[in-house]
Amino acid sequence: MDITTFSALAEPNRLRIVELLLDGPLTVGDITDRLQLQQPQVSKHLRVLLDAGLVEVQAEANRRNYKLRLDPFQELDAWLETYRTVWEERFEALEQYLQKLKAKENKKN
Amino acid sequence: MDITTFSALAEPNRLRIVELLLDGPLTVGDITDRLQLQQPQVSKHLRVLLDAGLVEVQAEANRRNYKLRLDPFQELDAWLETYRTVWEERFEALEQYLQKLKAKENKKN
DNA sequence: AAGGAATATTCCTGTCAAGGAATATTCAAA
DNA sequence: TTTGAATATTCCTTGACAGGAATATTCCTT
Repeated sequence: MDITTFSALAEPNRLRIVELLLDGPLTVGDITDRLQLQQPQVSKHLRVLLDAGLVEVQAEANRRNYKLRLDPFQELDAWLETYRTVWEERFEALEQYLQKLKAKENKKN
Repeated sequence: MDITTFSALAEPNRLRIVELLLDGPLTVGDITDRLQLQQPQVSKHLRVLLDAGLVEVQAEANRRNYKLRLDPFQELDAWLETYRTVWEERFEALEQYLQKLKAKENKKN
């Protein structure tokens, strides 16, 4: 798992930017308006997201369109797979326990 | 999505600790040995993980057993759901495009 | 009660990241 | 070619965080 994904998302404003981009590409000005931030800070955050591979840019004249890249999220998803396995194991263990408990109850009655 | 999960996982050694705990509870000494770190640093990282709710402790005499908590990972998984939706949409769009391309090819022949 | 093992905390220092302010760059339009 | 809009970069300061070293705490054993 690539750590830089986590560090990039660990900053509140950057996470907000990512969530915004979920609905489609946005320009720096768009993000500045919606998040009520200073333009330079937005640019800086976008730079970090860019370096982390979380977004990509497409220049169009004066503007720059920032778009979400899904690869890192897919990597994250794949990484989580192991953890999913673990909690499913635990869930099954719990189920079995409840089954036994139920069986014991039936015997008592 | 709780940011502290990301910040906690954004540190290499902490991520390694988490991966270790995937195989079951471990003691501070265990982790210290396996990761070749200084014991105080391990304790400090565990403290961060504890505060972030990624692990839980169970004291047993001198030792302390650290165990992975799955809730934050489940939260992460749920958060990713939205992104999964997006990439599935894109995949379907790609499929439809290929279908049309194929249809056009057939017409040509 | 004393000593020692396991763990946590504190203090210090260096590094890094974030915001603010100012400035540089790039491009379109007149 | 000058002006203005959109964006990026730089410099500065401040706060957070990681590692190292030392020390405190807790509990078992003798």
